[in-house]
Amino acid sequence: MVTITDVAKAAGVSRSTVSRVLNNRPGVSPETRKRVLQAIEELQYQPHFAAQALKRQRAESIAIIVQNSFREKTGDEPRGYYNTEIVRGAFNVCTERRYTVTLLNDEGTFEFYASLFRRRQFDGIVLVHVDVDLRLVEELKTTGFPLVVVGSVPDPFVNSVDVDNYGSAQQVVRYLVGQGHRRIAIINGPPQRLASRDRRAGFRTMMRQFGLPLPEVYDQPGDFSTRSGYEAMNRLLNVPEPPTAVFAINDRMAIGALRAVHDAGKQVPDDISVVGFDDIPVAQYLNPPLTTVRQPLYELGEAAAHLLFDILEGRVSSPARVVLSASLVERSSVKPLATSSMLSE
Amino acid sequence: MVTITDVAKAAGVSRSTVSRVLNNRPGVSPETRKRVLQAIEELQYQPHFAAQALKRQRAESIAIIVQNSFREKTGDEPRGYYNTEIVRGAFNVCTERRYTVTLLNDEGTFEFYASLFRRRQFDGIVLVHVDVDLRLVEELKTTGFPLVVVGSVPDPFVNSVDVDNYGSAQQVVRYLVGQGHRRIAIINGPPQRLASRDRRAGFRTMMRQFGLPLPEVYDQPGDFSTRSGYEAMNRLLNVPEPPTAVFAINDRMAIGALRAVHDAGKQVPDDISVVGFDDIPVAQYLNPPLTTVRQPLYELGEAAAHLLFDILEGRVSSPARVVLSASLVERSSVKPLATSSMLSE
DNA sequence: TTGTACGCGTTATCAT
DNA sequence: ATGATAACGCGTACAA
Repeated sequence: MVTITDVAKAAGVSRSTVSRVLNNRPGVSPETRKRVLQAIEELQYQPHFAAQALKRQRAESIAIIVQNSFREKTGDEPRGYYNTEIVRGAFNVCTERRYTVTLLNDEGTFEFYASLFRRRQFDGIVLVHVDVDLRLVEELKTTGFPLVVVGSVPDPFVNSVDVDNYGSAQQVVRYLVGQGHRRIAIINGPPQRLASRDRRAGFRTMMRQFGLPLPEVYDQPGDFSTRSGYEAMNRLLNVPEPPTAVFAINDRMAIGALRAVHDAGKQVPDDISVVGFDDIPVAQYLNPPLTTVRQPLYELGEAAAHLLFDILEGRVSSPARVVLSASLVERSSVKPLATSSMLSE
Repeated sequence: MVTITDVAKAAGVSRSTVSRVLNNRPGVSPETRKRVLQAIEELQYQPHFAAQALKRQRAESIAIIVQNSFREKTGDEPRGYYNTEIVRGAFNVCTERRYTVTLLNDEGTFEFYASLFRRRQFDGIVLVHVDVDLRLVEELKTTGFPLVVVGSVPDPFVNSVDVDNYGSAQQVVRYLVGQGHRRIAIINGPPQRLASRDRRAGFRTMMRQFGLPLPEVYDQPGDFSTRSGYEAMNRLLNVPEPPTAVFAINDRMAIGALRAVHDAGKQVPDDISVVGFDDIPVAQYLNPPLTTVRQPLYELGEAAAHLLFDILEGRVSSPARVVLSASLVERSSVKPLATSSMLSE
């Protein structure tokens, strides 16, 4: 294999000079630099990564942990989509910096992760927390690995990158009210998930700010599955005074809700409006195309990688929390109400 | 960070002795070994991976290239499933040997892959070739990377691990004939794919061995998509003398075929039998549950990793080709024909 | 059985 | 502007 010494010989200089050229450091005359570059090109030289890592005390490599990436999923959880978009974002940022990215699944033991750290195999970890067991987060924290979590973690001492669930839910209410709706219901996610709680809280705060009612029957439980959305919507349709708009806090439940309305012989948005959350790929192909909140997945991945680099390079002090805002994507599942002057009522 | 020297000090021995213990080499007294192990345990020592890689001249890490792992797919290609199963198999074998696995996508340039090799970042590559561009295989070959391809590659000089497409297709014919079928049609895949050609060839050879007819209308083109299976089956249903059984050389086309039969107001398997290939997860939930050939995806991944290690460690000389046999999974989409004594006719 | 010394390929420090 | 040298942490040939 070709080493820096071979290049030095070919260019008639010392190894130090070659190294200087490689890392574009000053102190090399233009002519020598040129000769060295030519030798590098001719010999197709590339520095040995292990030698660099040893010398620099950096692996120039990070790991991304995604949930169950290697295991077949049951149910309708399209986790793959979330993961790939986030990974892609982080991957591109890392590649730009010539960092290597290794995908790990979330099934490793504490010992496994700890040993990766002690072996200096990776400089840091990005954990994609869709609904990863929170214990994993805590374990990882104790390994000492520089860690960034993508998603909502209650622990304020871990670095995280998250979408603004609270604010986005508020935005949904503002939008629906702007369209003339007053009787707005919500289909919630699992309460143990922080993201669920935040979306619900944002919704309720804004509803209160508008002075709108929050009857208990309008506050439906759900578990993020299509089925639970279907069932929740069925319950809502049977309420004496049904809502005119329903906010399902994820798209899969919104899909279930759409189906329930259809099965009840009614129309979305004519009889009832529906808003989702996520903007999963099929959202635009639904009937009707779903108005929803777009999660900036790719950008979350990018932000996670940036935050990790900031931490590694001391530009930011842990714990840090980055929140990305989401945007409402208006499609056709919400109908403006004629009496839109409700605000002045 | 804790190094081998720290351990040596703690145990009151030299670094060489610690190293010997680490790599379980002979020449260490039981008591010393014990002391050393204890020190390792106490200090939570793990060898520095870069130092080891540099010394051993091995990265102890391999890369797996899968197609478009980071990009959303269009159409109904469930590539993710193939990939994850194969990756899982390879991953587990590698982890057992304490090798690290890095996932790469197939969008890298030649220069990118070549540089990984020159930097000694990975010891070898497994390329999951579902329908990867064959040029990538050729490019990778010229980088000098030890390479194993999972799938059917025409180039006899690349190491590969593949399912026995030819033999499996023969098995299907044998099975159908055993069930009393004589008029058997095939729905093919894209002819540029070696796997398609092999399955078709196996089918035809065995049909000829049984002395069964191979009319041209029984030899339908397809492109592996559900839609093409639907269309092919429609054509077959309109033949003056339709087949009693149809072999779709992948499951998605079989699904299309099932649907076509249903839409024509007929029944599978009462009016016509259908056999698929792959055993994708939904196959068992179809109506009727699909009789199909199970591709040993997980085992293919394992075999690929094993082959790669065999090559790296000189136990096998390139080019090597490993063929795994597939098994027929009998479910309910094939009906035994009453006149099953055809063999003695 | 155990220890000493060198080298893997690179980079940083110190001379020149 | 350039070169000699040491050091990163580990493994191994050789000496003791």
